[in-house]
Amino acid sequence: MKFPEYKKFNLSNVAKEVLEQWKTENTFEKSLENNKGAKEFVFYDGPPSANGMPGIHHVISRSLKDIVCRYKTLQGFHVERKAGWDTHGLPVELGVEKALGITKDDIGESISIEDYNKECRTSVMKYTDSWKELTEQMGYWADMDNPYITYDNKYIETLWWLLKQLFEKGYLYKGFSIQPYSPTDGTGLSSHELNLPGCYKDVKDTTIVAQFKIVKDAISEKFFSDVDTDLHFIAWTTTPWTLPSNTALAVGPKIDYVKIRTFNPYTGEPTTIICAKALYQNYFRKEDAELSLTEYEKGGKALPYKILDTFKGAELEGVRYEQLMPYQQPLVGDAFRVLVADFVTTEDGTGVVHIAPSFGADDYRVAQQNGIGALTLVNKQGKFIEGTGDLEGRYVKNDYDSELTDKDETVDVYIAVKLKNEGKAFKIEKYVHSYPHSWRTDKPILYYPLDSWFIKTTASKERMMELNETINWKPKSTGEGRFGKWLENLVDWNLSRSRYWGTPLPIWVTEDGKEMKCIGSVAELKTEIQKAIVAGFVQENPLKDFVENDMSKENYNSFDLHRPYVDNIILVSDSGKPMKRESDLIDVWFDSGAMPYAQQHYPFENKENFDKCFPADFIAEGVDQTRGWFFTLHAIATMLFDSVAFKNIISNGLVLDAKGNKMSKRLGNGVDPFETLDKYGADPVRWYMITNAQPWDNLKFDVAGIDEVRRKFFGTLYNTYSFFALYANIDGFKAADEQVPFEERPELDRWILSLLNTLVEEVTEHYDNYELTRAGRAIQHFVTENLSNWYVRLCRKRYWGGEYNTDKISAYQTLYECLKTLSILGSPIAPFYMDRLYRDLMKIQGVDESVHLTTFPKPNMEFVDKELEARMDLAQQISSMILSLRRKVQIKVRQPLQKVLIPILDQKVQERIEGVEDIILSEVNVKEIEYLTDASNILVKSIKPNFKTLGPKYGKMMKQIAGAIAKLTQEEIAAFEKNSKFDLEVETENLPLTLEDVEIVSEDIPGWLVANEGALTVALDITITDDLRNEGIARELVNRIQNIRKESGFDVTDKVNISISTHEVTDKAVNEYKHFIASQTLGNEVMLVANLQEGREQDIEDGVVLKIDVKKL
RNA sequence: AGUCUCGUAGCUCAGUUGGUUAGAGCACUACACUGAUAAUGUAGGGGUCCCCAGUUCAAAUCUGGGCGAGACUACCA
Repeated sequence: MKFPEYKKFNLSNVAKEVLEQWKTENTFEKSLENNKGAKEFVFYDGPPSANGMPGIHHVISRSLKDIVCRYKTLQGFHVERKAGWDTHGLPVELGVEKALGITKDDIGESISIEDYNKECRTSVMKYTDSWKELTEQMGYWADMDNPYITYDNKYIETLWWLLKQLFEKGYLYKGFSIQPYSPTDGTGLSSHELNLPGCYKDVKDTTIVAQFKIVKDAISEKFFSDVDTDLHFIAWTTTPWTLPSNTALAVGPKIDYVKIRTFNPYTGEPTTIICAKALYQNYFRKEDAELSLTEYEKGGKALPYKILDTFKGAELEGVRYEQLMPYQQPLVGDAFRVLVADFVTTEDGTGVVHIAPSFGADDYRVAQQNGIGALTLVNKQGKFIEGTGDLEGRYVKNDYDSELTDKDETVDVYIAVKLKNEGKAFKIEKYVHSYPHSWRTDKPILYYPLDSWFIKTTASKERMMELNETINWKPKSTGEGRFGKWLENLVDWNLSRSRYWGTPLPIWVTEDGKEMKCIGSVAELKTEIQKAIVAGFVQENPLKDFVENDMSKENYNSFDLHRPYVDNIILVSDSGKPMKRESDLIDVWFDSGAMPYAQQHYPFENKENFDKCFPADFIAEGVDQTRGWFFTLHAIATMLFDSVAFKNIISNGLVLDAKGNKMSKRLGNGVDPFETLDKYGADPVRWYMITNAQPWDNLKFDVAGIDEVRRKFFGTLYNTYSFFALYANIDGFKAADEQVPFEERPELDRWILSLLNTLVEEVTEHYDNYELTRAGRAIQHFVTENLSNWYVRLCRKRYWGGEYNTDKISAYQTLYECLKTLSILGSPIAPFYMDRLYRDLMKIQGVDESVHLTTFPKPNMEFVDKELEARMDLAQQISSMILSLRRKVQIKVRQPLQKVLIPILDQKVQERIEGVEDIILSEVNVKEIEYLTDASNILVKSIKPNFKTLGPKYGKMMKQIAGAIAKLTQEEIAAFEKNSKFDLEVETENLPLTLEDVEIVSEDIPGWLVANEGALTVALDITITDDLRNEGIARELVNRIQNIRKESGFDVTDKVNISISTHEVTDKAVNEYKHFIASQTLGNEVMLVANLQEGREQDIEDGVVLKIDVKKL
């Protein structure tokens, strides 16, 4: 049995092979089976909609989910991962309509609701195969065979149960909200429909700046002090027909307002008005400011004005005004007041906003918050209602009246003229703006209050905020900021949707609306229908085949809870009246937010062990779900279970293209996940996504980055393994020898094991904290920098040739341990390759099992030696400095040099360097290190201030101190060091300094080639003696012979005979180092041959060309 | 409009409680190495740390205000 060696390295193929292995071995199922009965780690998978193809952005959130779940499995948790499908909603309906070439109008006409919903049901699962394929290919382990499906009758039954709980707690109520409504279609529109192309059109409307007369009372008195006329607010509207329904005015609290004495331009009456300071110039000309107020002529173009006062909007709060058009009074609330609202701007208008709560969503909200009622003087046909006098019966838009044309006077114009005559209009003009139209009839829409069912989320607002604080959000800001703010400004959840394909609202109401029943289960519905049959309202019970408490599939497939079937059911009220179902469907977000319960068919099933799967320990989705899934999960859990729905959450950012643009079909810059995964393999894609940026930052997806990860990380790891396998197989290392005790292992081994255990500790911490990026980066850094670039490079010689002794065994055991540990640490992120690596390492021990079934390593802190790590840092630093010196003077590393000088100011540093002396010397090919202490008296030192200690002490004098310190002479520095203190003179002041306050570094050794970095300085002796030169030549020869061996295709273990042609420059070296050359090249014999005929010509140095012949024995 | 995130080298990203030479990888250039070799090392060039103001002896870092990019919400899943 040997360690497998590979000729090619193709991660895509590895992924495919490992995937097959998982399938045949049922690895996922086993990983669940193994941990059955252990502690649960509860994970919820958000349901994607399967009526669209998956994109590359789905790979990132699924990677996050998978990584955490695999990690927790390795930690011994039992992690159920039930997949789910979101199957209801408008996109499904639109998809079907597009496919069938129909519109909503056709429903009930050319296609029955029954057939329409049938189409939805089949179309929604259209791409499930693609989703399954992606899931497999990317290595996302989820139970796709038993998913929860939101259209399932069992699923809906749980939803009904939840709704009934809300209903009984009084959290479900019927109210109204302002929605886009088309009077010509008689239907509300979704904002999606408003965003259809061509819906927003430029229209020319009559606009009015109206004057609202301020009532003089205790609140407003202060504004009247310097006023000799009536005082008005002026407010602008593009929809004058809403003015009769005005009930409030809004100002911005931080906006500056001015009070201006002037005249009404139409009536010539003297007046005083209030508007925003930033906007008054839209109504007055600059040049008119000088005009006298007494010389104004009615109708004159020049309007005199005088600014009397300036104040903030906040001061205007509560000021009362007279109703502008008193047709009717609001029934509730304290109307005709000024309120402050943040949405007020000074972009256009007057900075005072006319509020008609019935006809604007913002208006409605702000009015409600301030306890101001509404006037709805227009009906659903778009006509003024009874009791509106001269306006009664008129359409608010001529478009709604088939008998009117554009040429006829509009209500807006009528109102404008009327106000003008009453002296209540300050300015009237035509204005072109963008306004939404119905995509069916092309007529303008209205914003209109419509009946809706609401969940009273505001009742639980405080509790939701409290519970939110217990959730561990990644990143924190999404939880505190985006989500926290959202909760602060919570409004009631509008649950109603007037559509066809979705979960029906289970509420039946009598015609007078006085009696109501909310149905909470199929069994309850069956019973109620029975009553209705007795009462004679229904002939047959559609649930007749349903058997209560029978949870079988057949039983639950014997009926359908969707429309139109539920619509046909008429129930009987307690007083014996017929009840019809409210025709609304519910928001599909309720479907997904209810998944913790509905996926279990709770409480009809799984009631006993519910606490084992609620709440979730972990969820992850895109940050776009903050107000979607994250909120609905949280709201339902808080309101019904007084609990969070999830304890830890990662919300990931978007996936953008390489240039930072959003991926879209339109731009064609989307990345095909299947192609990418197939080309590179899932591992590099996942590794790249996780380590390139924090998941919550947007990811600029660049395939070049995947390639880099493949080369840099996986390539290096693979090379390290290959290197290991090559020599382990030659030496017959079987990981079966007795472990070399840690203390007996060489310095380098103990060093890498120290780092390895530190790594295990770190990675564990990062995974535990859901810091997956940091975990991945730490692993990567260890592999490329420490393991490959230092440990393996320095240890190479230990593996080849020589006897199979303790040192060699230690080297193998150490590298083996590192690779094995890495394969486990990295397996959550790169599940395929790490599994291959782990198995390749373990098979030799007779273990043939997936890495995903093993347990996560625990760090052995006894192996961690910070002092050793510091030593090795020094070795790396010093080596790199010497190499850079060599480069400067162009002396190859192959040319040995005699000595390195290192000035030592701190005994501790010398001890450290001595510990790693051998490593440095062999790495840089130098014979010895000489330590120069102060006593040598030849060191040149430099001194730098330590700002961290000096700053707090001397503050303002820092600049002068830095200057003075820089000027200290060598003698002064020496004195400072000797006494450990120094009195620094700065501008006649004496400042006592200690060694703490400065950093003294040996910077130069006169006459030597010197490099320094931080506190370290090294000097290199670059004299090349004849002995050194000969040794250098010998090494050159070894190098050439090795090259020839390789070029000739000899095996690593082949013995050879070597002949070298004579040359005066090299003969001495060959003779002297014959034994060395032979030992390095597995040479049996090294011969000098004059006039060598065979062999290859080799340049040894300038002008020296030798012939070398290498023959296999 | 509001809320949130991001802005550091040509590109992708680090940057600890503020401390004086702002780092890494990729790319580029040069040199080296060569029994890990479709690898590797060393060095070099490359920065207005988005802008402005403030706090401070000292700001990439803290505060305020802008600018730019993006997302979400305004009943769209």
